[in-house]
Amino acid sequence: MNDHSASQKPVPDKRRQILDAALSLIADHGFHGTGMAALARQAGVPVGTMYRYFPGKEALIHDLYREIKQQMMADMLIGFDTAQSIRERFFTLWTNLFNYYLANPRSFIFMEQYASSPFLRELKTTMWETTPQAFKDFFEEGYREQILKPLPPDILYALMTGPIVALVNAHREAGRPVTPGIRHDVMLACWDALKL
Amino acid sequence: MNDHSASQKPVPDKRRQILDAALSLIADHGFHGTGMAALARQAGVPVGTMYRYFPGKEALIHDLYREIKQQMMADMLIGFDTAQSIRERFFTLWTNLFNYYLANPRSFIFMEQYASSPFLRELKTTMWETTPQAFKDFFEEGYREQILKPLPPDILYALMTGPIVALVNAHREAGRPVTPGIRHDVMLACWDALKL
DNA sequence: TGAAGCGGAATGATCGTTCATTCCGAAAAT
DNA sequence: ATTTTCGGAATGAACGATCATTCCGCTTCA
Repeated sequence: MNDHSASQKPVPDKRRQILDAALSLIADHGFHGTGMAALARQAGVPVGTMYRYFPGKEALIHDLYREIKQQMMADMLIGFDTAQSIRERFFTLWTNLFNYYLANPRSFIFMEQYASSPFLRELKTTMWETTPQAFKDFFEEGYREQILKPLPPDILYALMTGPIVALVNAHREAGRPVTPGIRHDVMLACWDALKL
Repeated sequence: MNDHSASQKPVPDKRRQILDAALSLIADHGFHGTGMAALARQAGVPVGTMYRYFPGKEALIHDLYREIKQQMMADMLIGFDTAQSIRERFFTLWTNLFNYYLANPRSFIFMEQYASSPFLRELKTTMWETTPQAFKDFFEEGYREQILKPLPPDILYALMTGPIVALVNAHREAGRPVTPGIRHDVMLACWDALKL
């Protein structure tokens, strides 16, 4: 074995393969359209093995959700700088989220399904409740400085993200790409909705 | 049978019972969480009978979708008057849609699930494509009169409805009611997003 | 009495999950 | 150094439950 970087465990990324396969299959066929057998086949692991990495199907889906949400929030904060103006920071957040959805369509589809599925309602928390503190601080600062409308932060969040989701959805279904011009116009329109 | 208006088919409203039961169960447990057996029990009809009214489960769901969408569009156009200003007509459409979602939470949940489900992707059309002509005329008129932003009508539609969906979702999940004050503020914010 | 349609048990497929068994590398023993 | 023992990870056939759908005995009306 010429793997000089072998660190601790022999099998490193079966968990990764399973989660990747799950994202792919679920985006294409839905939660219930994805059986554990098909999932195992796609991941290249035997059925029983999956139960060594996850307690069951539901837990697997919840883990996948947490992972994607974390990545999404991290991507959203790329280049976010509290030294910038509220307006500039808004543009950063908005563009990052939009780009994330466009670059990760399967994640987008998965999150939409997860959000609207009563399948596992009990464990769910709203997207807003699990949002990093940076977001809440951002909205509150904008409110204090009288730049953003004096609305609750989760309302501002809805005004900011709602059109993104609707837009990506519409254009994903219609198959028409979102041009940079349209993207910029919609971002400005969202800013008009938020700003005083 | 004293039903003198029986036109073509013998049984009048078993179809209604089935569709109502389907809406109720699907909103609570999802497409796949709703078995045909449970559906029959809730509707008060035997299993086999449902197959006399619908070719199968998928067709049933599609019919339910078409019915709800039709009702939703009809409700949205209540009080819509082309004699009013663009701004007034926007308020009418926005408020009607919001009220529809609040008054019919199960329909809202169903539509959200349907929209984000790959379950029956092939037959689906975007909400916008099946929107009444009145909507398109409205947006185009607003554009011609330089009151609305010069964006494609489906983009304006996304800007108008996106925050509604996000808001209803957030408050449905959080259990907090949407106050009339908030509703009004969000409507004005959406108007800011659309208007020039 | 004959035809029509209702009803629910039966059906085969598929679901998520389990568990007895195999496998393999390291520790122990010689 | 070589063999034996051993423990946990890997595996997939088997399982009971449940799925959507079918089909035929039975009721119901003409």
